[in-house]
Amino acid sequence: MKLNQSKKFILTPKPPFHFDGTFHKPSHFPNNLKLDDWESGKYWQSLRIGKRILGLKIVDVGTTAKPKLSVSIFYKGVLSPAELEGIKKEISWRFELDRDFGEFNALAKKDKRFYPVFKKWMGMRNLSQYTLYELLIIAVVLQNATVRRSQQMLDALIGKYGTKVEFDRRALYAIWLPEDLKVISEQELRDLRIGYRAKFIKRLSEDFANKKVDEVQLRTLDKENAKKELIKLYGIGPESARILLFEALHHYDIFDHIAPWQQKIYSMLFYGKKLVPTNTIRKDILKQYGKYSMLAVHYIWENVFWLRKTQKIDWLENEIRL
DNA sequence: CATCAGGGCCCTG
DNA sequence: CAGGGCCCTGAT
Repeated sequence: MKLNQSKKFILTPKPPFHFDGTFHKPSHFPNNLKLDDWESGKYWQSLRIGKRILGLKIVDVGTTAKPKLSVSIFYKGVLSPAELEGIKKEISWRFELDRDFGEFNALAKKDKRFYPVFKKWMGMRNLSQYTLYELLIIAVVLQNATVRRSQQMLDALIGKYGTKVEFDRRALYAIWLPEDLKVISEQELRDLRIGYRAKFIKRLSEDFANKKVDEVQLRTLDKENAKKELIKLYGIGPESARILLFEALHHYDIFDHIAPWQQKIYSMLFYGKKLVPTNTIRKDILKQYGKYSMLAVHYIWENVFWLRKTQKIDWLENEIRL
């Protein structure tokens, strides 16, 4: 699909805003059929708005203190002014352009140990690029699999059911719509070597297609209720719910579930030890960062993955199972 | 060659 | 609430 039309506008995030920290997460391992792309100061992704596939390009034209984003929307056919307004709102929601980080930054300032890290990434948002359905698919392929296998599964799915979109001289992919899988059998999904996850994806797609899940309404719920709703989804347990609560619904006061592989990394990051009990980690983090626990951990976590891009971190390499 | 755990979750007892 | 089973893959 070639998106040969475009409209451009400016958005001004609430300062501070950290462009590269927000639009590139080195801890996320990219698959081959890319959904998004980044280089310093520039970001591209396919964008699902309703049933429509658009191209999104965001260019940094401001500073951390005076942020300014030049946003281009690529499309085919016509794009009404009302639609464009909706898109602006959606972008603001997803990338939390209007969120006030004052309280969090004040908290960070009092943190003797990690203040340099918080300062370096001040204004960084968590990245919520996808619709709830798209992120669910990603969460499901992450389950009980190493990085490489997750990549394989996602590539297989996108290759078969995704859409290639071309805009701004780039080719990216967009994930299918839930109803697209109506005619696809579980066996057909299994043939992509995604194993028992085929059942999850099949049922999740049905539930979304049948409007049993309302993303807009989920965004209005408080953390506990949102979590309760997410866990009800077939194939979604505590860890997948945690990902969704943080990345899709922007809840920061979540730090109850710690997976074994995360425990190992947290142990080194926060204690310099091989393995600290999860209860200790949980208690210490909550005491230090309270309702911003997940966000604070996100800063420290991404920071070490940024470091990994330029230097070898032996202990981390051992914990990242490719 | 086999065995096994892994960026979890469902189901059963 | 504990524990077995699940699809596949790469590691051992």
